[in-house]
Amino acid sequence: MFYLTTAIDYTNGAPHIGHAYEKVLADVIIRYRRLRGEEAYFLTGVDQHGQKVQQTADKEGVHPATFVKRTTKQFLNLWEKLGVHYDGWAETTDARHKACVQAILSELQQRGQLYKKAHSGYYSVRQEQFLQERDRDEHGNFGPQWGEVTMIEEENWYFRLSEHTAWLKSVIEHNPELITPAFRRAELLNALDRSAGTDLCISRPKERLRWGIELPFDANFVTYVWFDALINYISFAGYHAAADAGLPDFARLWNVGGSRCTHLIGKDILVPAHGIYWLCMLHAMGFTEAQLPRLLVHGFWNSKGGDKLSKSTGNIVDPNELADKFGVDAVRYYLVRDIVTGKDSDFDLERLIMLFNTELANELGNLCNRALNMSQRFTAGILRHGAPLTPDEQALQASLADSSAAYQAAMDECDIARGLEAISRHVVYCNGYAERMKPWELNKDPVNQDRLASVLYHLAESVAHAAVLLSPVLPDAAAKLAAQLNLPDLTTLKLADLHWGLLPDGHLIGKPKPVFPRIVLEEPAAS
RNA sequence: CGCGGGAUGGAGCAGCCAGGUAGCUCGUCAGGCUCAUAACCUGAAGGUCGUAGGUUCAAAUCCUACUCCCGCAACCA
Repeated sequence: MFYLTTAIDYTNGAPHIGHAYEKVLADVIIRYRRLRGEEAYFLTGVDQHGQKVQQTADKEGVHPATFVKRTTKQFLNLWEKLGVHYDGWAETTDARHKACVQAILSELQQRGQLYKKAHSGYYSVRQEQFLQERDRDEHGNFGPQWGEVTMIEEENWYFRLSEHTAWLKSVIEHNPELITPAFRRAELLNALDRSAGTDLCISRPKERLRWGIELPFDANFVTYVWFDALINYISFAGYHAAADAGLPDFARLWNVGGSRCTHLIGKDILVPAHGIYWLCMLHAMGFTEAQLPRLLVHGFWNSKGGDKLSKSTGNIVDPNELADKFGVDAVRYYLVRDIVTGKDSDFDLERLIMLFNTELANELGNLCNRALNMSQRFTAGILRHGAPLTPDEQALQASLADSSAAYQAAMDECDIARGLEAISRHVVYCNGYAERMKPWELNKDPVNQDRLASVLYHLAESVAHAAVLLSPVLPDAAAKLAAQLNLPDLTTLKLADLHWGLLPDGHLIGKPKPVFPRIVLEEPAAS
């Protein structure tokens, strides 16, 4: 079982391109694993508790529950629009999740993993947080953005994180596959050294924060939002759930057949939340080294100058608008095509349009269109295997085999961009093959009819393969290609089924119609 | 000395972990084709791989120092 989760998005505001990237990437990975023939489960959702939500809801004068319901709907709508198909949906206000979090807290409490301690420090009333030394300005003062700052003392509950960090460090050193890409692993090991000896505060007094899950053993506190949110990965997988809760069977999802659960997360929440807190929490709960999840860490889409895409810089690229304007195919394709998984990339609309027009419209779409059109015009839409193979056809089939192998190798490592490049390589090869074989010339003399049939067959068959390989990224477009080939079953094929000859001898193909209409921006009015 | 990433032809990137003729896309220039979504194909120009050293028969790739850019820095997701 391949169990994949994403970070659950914080419902403090509308989804932006970063949210869309992670979910589309996860969707592509899941669809690919299914294409490989694996059983797969995809969990995603939203994180609804915490101080920011409470603050924003208060500001708008609504109850936090009402507020998060509204924001959550925006996420649900976007995933629907972008064709992100998940199997499980996590909302941290779900009663089943609350019960699981509280059960875990009670267990940890009984095992002596939690303790209560007073903490004193500088506290900003306006920002509702304790300040650190690094929050001081160059003069050593707390700036006006913090408002009134006072020294206060407060009791809280702590998790004995420090008891687990040495174990965790050893585990990460001995299991390089736990963190991808590799350079993130080094970063995490460094952070572990620095965190040694520090425990984690896991509570907030209710007078400060009421929007959270109450500690089962101390009604004066709610749970720290991370401690709450991280548990979604197991609570919605059926951990500690009743059989009739409508949740999956945990034993069938988690680490089944030696396949670790994969957490797809952004680089911002590796350290400390996932890389330290979560893995230590699991250990405290009794999870073994072999039962730890794998962390797949992706990078960010930055705005063109390298500025982070965020509310504060006003550079939000609204994924809803993008999908409406350029189509879901173009958006999905761009989000996984123009970034190396793990690294950052600059978001560039011109490249979105260019990549769609070049690789999808001009190369693949046009290949499909010209192949089908020639078949319709020259052979009445009937595909025949034609003449014995010449070295040209053998070379084309070798190109397909190479590309398919490269595609699979790249996709296995979640390197979607490289996988798509591999498809493109064969498509380009086919366009060159058509140019050299000149089927429109062959058609002029009936003596060439077997040769012509063979050439057209090789083009159409290549489109069929490309459609299947492309299907994890663009499921709808793949279905359209299959429909034009008059072979709708194509979309049910697995990678292992992709042998030469998907299109039977004598197959009647459909009528060509552009699957990827070129994106043409209206020219600015001439002055 | 807080941590990490990046610097490769006009633009955007890959290659670096496991050293061995510098690769891709776009753009530019020239030509070809006409089945096709003004799409397709061929060829060309263009890079001393941030700087300075070092290791090596051989360095974009390994080591050291430096410069510039970006992100993160654990009780704000």
